[in-house]
Amino acid sequence: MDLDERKLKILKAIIQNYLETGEPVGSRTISKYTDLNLSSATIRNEMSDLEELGLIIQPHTSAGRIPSDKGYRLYVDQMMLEKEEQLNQATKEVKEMRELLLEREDKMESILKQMAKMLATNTNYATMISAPQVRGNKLKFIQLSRVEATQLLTTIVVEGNVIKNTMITIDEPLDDETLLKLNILLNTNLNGLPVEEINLAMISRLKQQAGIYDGIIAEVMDAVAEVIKEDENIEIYTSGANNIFKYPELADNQRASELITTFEEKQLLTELVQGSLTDDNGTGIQVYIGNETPVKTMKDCSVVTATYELEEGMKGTIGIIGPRRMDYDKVISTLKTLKSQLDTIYKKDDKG
Amino acid sequence: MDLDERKLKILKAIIQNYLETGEPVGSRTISKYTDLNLSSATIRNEMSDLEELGLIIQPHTSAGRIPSDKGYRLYVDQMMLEKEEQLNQATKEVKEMRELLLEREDKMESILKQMAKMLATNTNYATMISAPQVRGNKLKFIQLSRVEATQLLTTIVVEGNVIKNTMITIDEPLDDETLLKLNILLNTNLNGLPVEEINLAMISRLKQQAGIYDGIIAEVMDAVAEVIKEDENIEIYTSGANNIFKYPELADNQRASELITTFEEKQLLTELVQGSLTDDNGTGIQVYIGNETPVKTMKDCSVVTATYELEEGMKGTIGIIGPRRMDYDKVISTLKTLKSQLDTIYKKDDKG
DNA sequence: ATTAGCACTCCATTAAAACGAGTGCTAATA
DNA sequence: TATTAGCACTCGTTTTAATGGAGTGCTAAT
Repeated sequence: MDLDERKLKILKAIIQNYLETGEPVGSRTISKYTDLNLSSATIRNEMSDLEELGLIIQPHTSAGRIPSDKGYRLYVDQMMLEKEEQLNQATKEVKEMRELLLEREDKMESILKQMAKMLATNTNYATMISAPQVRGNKLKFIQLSRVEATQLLTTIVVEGNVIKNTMITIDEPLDDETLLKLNILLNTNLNGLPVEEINLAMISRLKQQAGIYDGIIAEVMDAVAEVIKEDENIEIYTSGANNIFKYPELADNQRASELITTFEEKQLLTELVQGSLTDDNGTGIQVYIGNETPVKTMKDCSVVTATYELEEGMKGTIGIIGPRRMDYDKVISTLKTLKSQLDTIYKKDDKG
Repeated sequence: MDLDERKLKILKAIIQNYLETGEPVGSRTISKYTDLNLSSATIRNEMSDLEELGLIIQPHTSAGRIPSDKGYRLYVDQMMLEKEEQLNQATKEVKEMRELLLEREDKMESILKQMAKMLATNTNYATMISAPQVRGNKLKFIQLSRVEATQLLTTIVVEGNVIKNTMITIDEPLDDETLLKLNILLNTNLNGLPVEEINLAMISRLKQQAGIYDGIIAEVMDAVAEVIKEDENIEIYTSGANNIFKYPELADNQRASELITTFEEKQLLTELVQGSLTDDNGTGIQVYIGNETPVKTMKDCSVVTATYELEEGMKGTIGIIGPRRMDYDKVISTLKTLKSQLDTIYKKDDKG
């Protein structure tokens, strides 16, 4: 049996109706809903076929049909092709984000937080955004400054402008000359160096050259190590977790608790980020339906992610998490627009 | 009618039983539960009295009694007096936190996050911790460094060692001499100055002295302004929001959704912090029962907060949020211990 | 190939009944 | 006088039964 045009139309109608109502759809509904002018009996036959194809499911005898994961998948894939062009309509919603981005470019964290929030408000789903991950880990700049007599401030900058500060307390005050020497020592040896290449031998050589100030070197190196470590556990910002309560199929205690935990812990969400960075299909948009998602606590959800890229090879992920019956159309459009805005805006602006 | 010893004992028994079960407590239960050796009939009479005193409530005719807010209040106040000494038992739980604190003193954020988490795990309630607020806002250190030809790094340190970095992109490269001059200009004029005293007149004078580099001064001043702004919206770390699902009386969709939102937004939680800083009763521990809490979405919860103080007058708040039938005893002990550890450890360690 | 018609299934809703925990009151008791 | 046993009564909860209705699958007619 083949999936002809008409079957496809009916499947689409079923899914769209189910997305709205969350209730199983019956044949009579479709018979009226579509412009096919077919009786409910005909629809029933077709639905029977669709079920055999595994695209829709009957939760129990004498109930309407709901889409299966496979059905959603077909629908989404279909849509991704068709709607390639139509994303303009969602643009207006992203406009405000664009303004937000241009407004204050420095505070990445706050921007991402707000973006997650806005996205959650607009879509009525839970959202997450991962900060761009730095790929190149070259040290760009190291400096020791005296803040008080016995307090030194370490400032470390790595490629991608990730900055790290640490306070170091010393026993004896340092004179200006020594401080300058230490700074020169650090910079001539470490500047431009990929962090991975800093090994024990190099550290001990540095310490040797620093003489009695080897303790300071040690602390600086610790701080450098911190930068990498921080980089490993990706920063993720979430918002709109409460939105899951809007969808009864997710709102029972068991599920809700699990999902809330997932959002709060954030640890598990990194898998989502990794997944969407890996599974790149060219479009930069990923759709995980039900069990397809890499995070098991979300098996009753669907997840749409977009990978955006800033200059210098910094990649981040935006994710929208909702029920299976998510408004894929809107979500994908929104993400596509947002992604393209991010991709371009930053590139433009960073040069300036 | 008076609240004699026996009535108090019965009240206590009722509350303790209700804390465990979450179900209304009947007279028969108390008759067996206590060592008073009274029949259920006698208990009933006493309970009738307690109800008249407004200490317990009957949810409906022919149900057992549950404590009223007033009843809880009496219980808690009573306990705070009696158990002044017994807090040693909770100490062991705090030991691990102590170790955590000593381990890495630099990363306040990560410590607080972990502390919130640990507290949530131990108590099975939701928790929040606010980072210590800096009181003195004197500028301690300002520095411009060249990271790349056209990229300058601003480092600002204010009293209390809050550090802020900003990247500034300039059109024309700066020579070393100019950079040094700018640094001297900034430091001689601003060092040690309370941030509030920086006014327009001063800024324009600085700009004038900077000549064609007034744009850089402007950006630096913006960064300084940022430091204050950040300080205003207090950082709050939460954990264990999912714990509310463990208490049926909080876990219905309506309430759960509100609470989750409150935790996620964090904005509302600042009222809790402010409240507990204000309402100080000498002990540093605050107990808000039901409607007493400053956050309206928590009217069905009880909140226990502790105010801790680090050196340099930096104060922060730890809060535990759970159902009305919270294990006040344990929670208060834990918080008291934690508070005292924080109060002392930091003081000791900061000096060293 | 499509459709009308009908019997059948099964969930959801409602109604009624049984249950049980707990109270308040009264009369008996120490 | 304080305590207690006993009992009728209340009221929420759970169980069971009854009803309604949406939807299907099948068959026969178009």
